[in-house]
Amino acid sequence: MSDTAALDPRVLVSRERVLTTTLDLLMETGLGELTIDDISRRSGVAKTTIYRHWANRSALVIDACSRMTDSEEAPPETGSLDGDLRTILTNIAGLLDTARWSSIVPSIVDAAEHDPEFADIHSRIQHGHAAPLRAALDRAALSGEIPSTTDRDAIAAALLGPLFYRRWFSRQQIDAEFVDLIVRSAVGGLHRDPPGPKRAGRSGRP
Amino acid sequence: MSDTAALDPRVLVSRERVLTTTLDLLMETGLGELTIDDISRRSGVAKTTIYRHWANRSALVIDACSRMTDSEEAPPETGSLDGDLRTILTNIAGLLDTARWSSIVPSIVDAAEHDPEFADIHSRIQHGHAAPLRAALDRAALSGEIPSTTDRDAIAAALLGPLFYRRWFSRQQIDAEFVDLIVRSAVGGLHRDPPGPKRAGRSGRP
DNA sequence: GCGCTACGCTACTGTAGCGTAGCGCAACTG
DNA sequence: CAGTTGCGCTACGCTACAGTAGCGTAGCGC
Repeated sequence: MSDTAALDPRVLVSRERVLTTTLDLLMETGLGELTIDDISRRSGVAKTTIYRHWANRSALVIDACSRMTDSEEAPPETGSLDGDLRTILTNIAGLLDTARWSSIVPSIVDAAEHDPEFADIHSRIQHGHAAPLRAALDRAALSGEIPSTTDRDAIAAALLGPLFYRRWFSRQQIDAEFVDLIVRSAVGGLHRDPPGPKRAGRSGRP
Repeated sequence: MSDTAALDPRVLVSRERVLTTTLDLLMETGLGELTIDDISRRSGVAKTTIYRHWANRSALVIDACSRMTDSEEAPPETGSLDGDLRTILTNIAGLLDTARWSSIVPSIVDAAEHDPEFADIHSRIQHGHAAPLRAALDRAALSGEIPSTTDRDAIAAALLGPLFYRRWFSRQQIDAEFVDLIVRSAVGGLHRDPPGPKRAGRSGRP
């Protein structure tokens, strides 16, 4: 948001070393155990130097977390909604298995529960993941493949939710068959019971 | 697991006060900010007394979190799978809105990522929520309402995942229509494309 | 009423982590 | 080749928190 004219390579190197180390430690130990002293030790950048670049611990953490969203990839276009969704979900499943952020996200979700600044970051990351999905659904709506009245937020939840659930809650493998089932379910739900007369009573609490 | 003969009411009162205060603070501030001093101040129980009952901070937190699973309710039996699922999900949606644990779970998920003891707790809570779902699905399998070859873990993920997603990720309202959509999708997925010949290639990374 | 047990209180030790100050050196800029 | 700027280092001050010790008291069971 501000990378103006700071050309001195020494600055760039220090910043980079500190930020990547921060994410590494965040992944290994979590937000609660993260300390500036550890970052300094591990990165080889002196603590004083860290404080020359960031006002306090919180600013550094927020800066580091914010950079996680920058690595967005171009959404695919396979020609059919099914194909698009399967590609996108398979991609996310891969990230959940390997990428750094999948270990860090829980810390952010937790922090977001109590701290509005982290709530912002969380929301940005969130939108980042949902974006390709939204794009694919929008395309399908335009082409008439799905009704334009479809609640696309709900569909996105029906697609991403199960993946996240497996990674952070039930901790089970996500394989191709699972992705397959999820896509079939979510998309299938659109073609039955279109938004006609409302279903019987059952209001409950929600 | 151990409530043997500790009859002295003073002990029970102290324990109770400390445990509920711990959960309250956990909800308000999160696991990272939780301190024994705060618990002592808020509960009115002296810090020394707390350490008479729990060996250290960690033991107390784990004890408190473990008690969250005790409040299980009897699963409903409406007669149809659809009805059962809708009831169960509506119930969980209500809890996500109001109950204490919905603010605490993120801390536990985060801790579980790095600490095996919390991973245990998390897994127990997890099973607690999935249990009524599993029961309903098992019943449906027995009665022939769904194929007995169904992957019930996957269906559970398809049902719970979207709810959790809305609470902790997209932070959107969970209303009756959403529950409706999720149930229709997940159950609908069963009636199409039964486990016959495997779908074409597409192995991806997972 | 009497012994026992749990409790509250004050005071304390030890440590970890945040953030700062000042010096001398090395690297970049022009 | 100067002047400047960023850096590493050592040494701090400060606060918050974990966990303990010992004393006097109040509630409990009998």
